[in-house]
Amino acid sequence: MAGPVSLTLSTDVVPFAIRAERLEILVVRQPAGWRLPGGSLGAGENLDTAASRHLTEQTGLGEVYLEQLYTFGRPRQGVGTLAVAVAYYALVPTGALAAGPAASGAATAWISAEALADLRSDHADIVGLAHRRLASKLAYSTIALQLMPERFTLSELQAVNETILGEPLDKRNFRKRILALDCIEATGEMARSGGHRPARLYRAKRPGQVDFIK
Amino acid sequence: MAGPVSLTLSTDVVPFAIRAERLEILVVRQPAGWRLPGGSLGAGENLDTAASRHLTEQTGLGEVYLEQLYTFGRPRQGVGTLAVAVAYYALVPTGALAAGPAASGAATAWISAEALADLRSDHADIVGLAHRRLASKLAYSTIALQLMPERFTLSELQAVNETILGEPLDKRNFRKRILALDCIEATGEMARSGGHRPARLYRAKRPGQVDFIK
DNA sequence: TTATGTTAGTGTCTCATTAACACTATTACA
DNA sequence: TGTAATAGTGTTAATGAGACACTAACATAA
Repeated sequence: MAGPVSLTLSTDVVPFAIRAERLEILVVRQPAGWRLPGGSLGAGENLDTAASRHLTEQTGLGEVYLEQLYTFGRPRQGVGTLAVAVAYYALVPTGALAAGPAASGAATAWISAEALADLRSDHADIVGLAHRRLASKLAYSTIALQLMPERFTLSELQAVNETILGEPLDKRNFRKRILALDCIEATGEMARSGGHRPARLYRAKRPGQVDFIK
Repeated sequence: MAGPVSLTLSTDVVPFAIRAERLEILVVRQPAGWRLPGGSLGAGENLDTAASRHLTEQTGLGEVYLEQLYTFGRPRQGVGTLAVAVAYYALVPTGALAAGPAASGAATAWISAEALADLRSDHADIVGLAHRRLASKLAYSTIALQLMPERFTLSELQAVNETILGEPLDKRNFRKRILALDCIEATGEMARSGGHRPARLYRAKRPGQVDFIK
């Protein structure tokens, strides 16, 4: 049971948000190209805390939904050296975005979750895995609400689902399904947003909580 | 980005098998009580390899299905010390069992996956999580085949599913579903096992491979 | 003031899937 | 030859999912 010659442990976070009807991720500048937010563990710090802290420090984002994704153990330069990375993904509500990058220490950028050429390949793999996980969770949980602002219309929620899944959804079937879940409620207000009929505004009944379906 | 004061990384494996119509796990003797197989990483070893190696060394089990479950970071005795454990679960086919514990170095025992009083609470939590993950995967994958011997009857496969789910299944619906998946085939042989009609024997079409449904 | 463009909002029908259900077949053994 | 035990087999009803088109309400421009 000899320990390894050398081992490092870090967290990597894939911060997702919907911006301009696209699924984007927030990345941090590094000498060559960009990387996911993340880093090593502080003294006495646990994994979730470290992931959350690095996200905040490097991007300025506050409290967001954070979920562990997978742990990778990748050999690095130098025989006997292993870099262990615990990957997370975060869901940033629209609206928490503006404050984010501005307050950050490092240089950050939002990039498309599907154009990952500027990321190292291991980080691009993590983003792909996170995207698939997120898409599959749409089918059996209310996780999409974590990407929404406090108040939103049903059309906006549908657009978020469509963006993540990469396919259009039927408007009536979508509304039926969502309302049957009993996870959102009308606020009574309307969104007046231009030359057309105003939309009802909704909010999550249990914000911050992700329910599983059935 | 200071590193932690102290950090250990290890793997823990939940080795499941079906024995006597019960879901059981294989545990290893330790000074007080029992623990899951597992341990720290060797030089240059990656996570999956380490989990597999510890399982083999401590239990004598050979090649089995192994899947990463979750990574826990738990503070330990001593401030600033974190024990990171990457948890896996393994599915041991009936038939690979006999050879297992016999050839092992450490003292091992099979115990019920539902009576975990002899395990430390963190290990018991891992077993519970693994059990839930396994049960949910039954619904959308052919993972149950990894617990079966090379040849088996449909009734045996049904019993395995029922044991994991903890509820009875309808015989006709089960057979329809499984056969429609096109994941097993009849060998042509019959299981003659006592005072009743013999059952057809089946085998996995793609042993070692887990297919996802739909 | 009226017409036009734009998005919001609403039900029904069809098809596919799932769930419930009971009897005959084949063997070992008494 | 009868009995006990498990293997094997279809149909029907209920439920859920998917396809589908029109009216409502507002802003703006003519």
